[in-house]
Amino acid sequence: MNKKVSLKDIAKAVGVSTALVSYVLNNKEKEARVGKEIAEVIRKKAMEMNYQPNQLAKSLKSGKSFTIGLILADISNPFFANIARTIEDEAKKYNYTVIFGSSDENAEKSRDLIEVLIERQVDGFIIAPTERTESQIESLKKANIPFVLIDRYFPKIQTNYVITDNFGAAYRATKHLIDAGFERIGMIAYKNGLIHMKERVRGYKQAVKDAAYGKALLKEVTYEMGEGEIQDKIDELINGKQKIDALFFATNTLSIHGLKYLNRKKLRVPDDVAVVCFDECDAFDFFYCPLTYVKQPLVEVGQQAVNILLKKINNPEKEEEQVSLASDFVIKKSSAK
Amino acid sequence: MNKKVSLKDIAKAVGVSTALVSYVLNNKEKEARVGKEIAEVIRKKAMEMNYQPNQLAKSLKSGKSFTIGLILADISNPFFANIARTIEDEAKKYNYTVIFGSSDENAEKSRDLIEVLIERQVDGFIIAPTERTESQIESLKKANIPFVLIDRYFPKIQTNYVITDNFGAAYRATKHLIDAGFERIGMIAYKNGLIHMKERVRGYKQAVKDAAYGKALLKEVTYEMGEGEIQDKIDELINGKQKIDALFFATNTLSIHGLKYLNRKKLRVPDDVAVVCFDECDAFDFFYCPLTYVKQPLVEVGQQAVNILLKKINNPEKEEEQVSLASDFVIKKSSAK
DNA sequence: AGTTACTGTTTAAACGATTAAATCTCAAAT
DNA sequence: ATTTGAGATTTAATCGTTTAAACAGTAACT
Repeated sequence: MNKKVSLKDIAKAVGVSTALVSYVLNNKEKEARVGKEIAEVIRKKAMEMNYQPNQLAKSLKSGKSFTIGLILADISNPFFANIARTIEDEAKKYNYTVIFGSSDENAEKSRDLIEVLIERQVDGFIIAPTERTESQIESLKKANIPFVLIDRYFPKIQTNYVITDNFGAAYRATKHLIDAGFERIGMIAYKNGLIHMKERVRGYKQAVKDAAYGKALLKEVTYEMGEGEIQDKIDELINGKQKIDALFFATNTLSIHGLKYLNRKKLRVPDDVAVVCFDECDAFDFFYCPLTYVKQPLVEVGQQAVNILLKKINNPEKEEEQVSLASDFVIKKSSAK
Repeated sequence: MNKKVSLKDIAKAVGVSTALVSYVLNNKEKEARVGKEIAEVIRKKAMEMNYQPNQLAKSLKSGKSFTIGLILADISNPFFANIARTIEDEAKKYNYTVIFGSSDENAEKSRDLIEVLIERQVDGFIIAPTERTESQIESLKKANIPFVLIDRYFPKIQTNYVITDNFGAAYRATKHLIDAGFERIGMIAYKNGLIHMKERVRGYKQAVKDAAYGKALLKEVTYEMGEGEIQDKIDELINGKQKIDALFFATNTLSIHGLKYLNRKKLRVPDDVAVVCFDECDAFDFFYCPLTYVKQPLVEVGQQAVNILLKKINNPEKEEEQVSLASDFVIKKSSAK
């Protein structure tokens, strides 16, 4: 069992104190006036013994772990998976490591994760918060732990956040369908109190209202209920007296399940029903009809979140920052009349 | 700035030594014979002050971080994303935290990741190794750091690993096409020295050979080259004098790019060309023709990897374990004559 | 009274690193 | 010869925990 090499081991091997070794290996020779030759010897020995500093000990001493805790709502969703990747890359630029976990839209899991990560002394958090986690966010704030919310935020709590303009994007998507000549536009959304979803619904309703015809044909499904409920809601929209001619899906998972069902029902896009999706997804490439979708600026969200967080970590007095980014809107055949 | 609460703070507040507090909060009252009433007081105070132990300090003292380092070849691939999730869940059962990074099939990145994670004192690694990382694996072994390889391994190095039987799965997939009556079966694979890929190719070749007709129509593409090369290779298979009537894709990414191209070329599956894929993928649900594919037991790979790793961590003398799991083979329309 | 045996609590070293302060060595300046 | 001071190195405290060992107090037994 070859134990790990510590500063002490090197010190012993060279015949000096650990202080000297520390100075040399941290390039503080100048300030500490370390002898030139001995510095060389130490450096060589460290190499030779394959010394790798113990980050835990460093962190303990310095009170900084150079670690960011990332809590996502659902890692299996490519939307979040891609944000995770961006955040990891961006953090690495500043020598930060990311530890992440998925709350799976579950407040308990979220609480556990935050606790574990605090115990591991993360320097700050990036969180896509879930329903009923306001209190957790409040606690972080009270404890003066730096954090940035992404994708969603709580209007009642003053925090850092980076989101996309969901209202604007949904309005534009709906308006696009209206302008294209569709008249009974349905929307499938999740039923929850999260701001991003509310905003998307609000954007849709506003656009319908502004067009001054028909009424909003909104169906909401519960996150936990799965595919079955989505299918029921689509049935309602299709079979209602207000038979829809276009459908707006509020997220990529809703799109996938919804489109699969349209396929099953042999409804052709866009002839039987036009489709616009919020978010994209690899799978769309295989759909027979190219899909129109709202393209959120994932990379920017991730980068800005990291940057704001690091600013806050390095200056806890900093004011909270709120960023709302515009999305792209990619128009394809699925929304053509 | 409310600083974090430490054992010492609680000790001071209650008026006892830190030792007592430590014993109580670690439920060692029995062994340490702590007074019943004082224990209660301490516990209450800890609650009240919202004490959260510093895991770094614990780890430093104990020499165990309860952290696993996970290095994947490509986190954007759902195959790995799902394994990551399984590993996280399984690790959590044993109170381990997972820190992961993606090597993106790049030996340099892999080396950096391993170094960072060692500095953070992970107790062990789970790694899907990339080309030209043998030396890194050798180093880990020499340093006596517990690790388990997944998906791929190096035949020349005796290590723990959990893989799936790639030869068997590829053989079966090819045989299935042969039995269905296809006669010129092409294969698109990555050109690299990694064992999992070699085994898939070997399985394919063996099946073709055993069938005693035609010769293997194998095309290999480089990982870095992207879609263009895949398209060229498919063209060669389609336009060659040995025009293929079936195609076997060696990975899910190859499948996606390949199928998109078949679509573009207006080749119908399975009428113009039958298809079998290695690995599955959400996107497959949208393909007009349900796809036949090899379904690797992801969850089992993840769970076994964690379990073997933890066994090794807890008993460094333990013999290396090699596990090869059988895959499922899901037959759909895409391979029907 | 003196020994033994608990019970309850504190002391102090340790993990691996950092770093201000103390110490030691010489050579130059007085 | 003594002081000064700069250069080189060590000492020791510290971060937050854990834990063996030491210590103190009380009760029971001889």
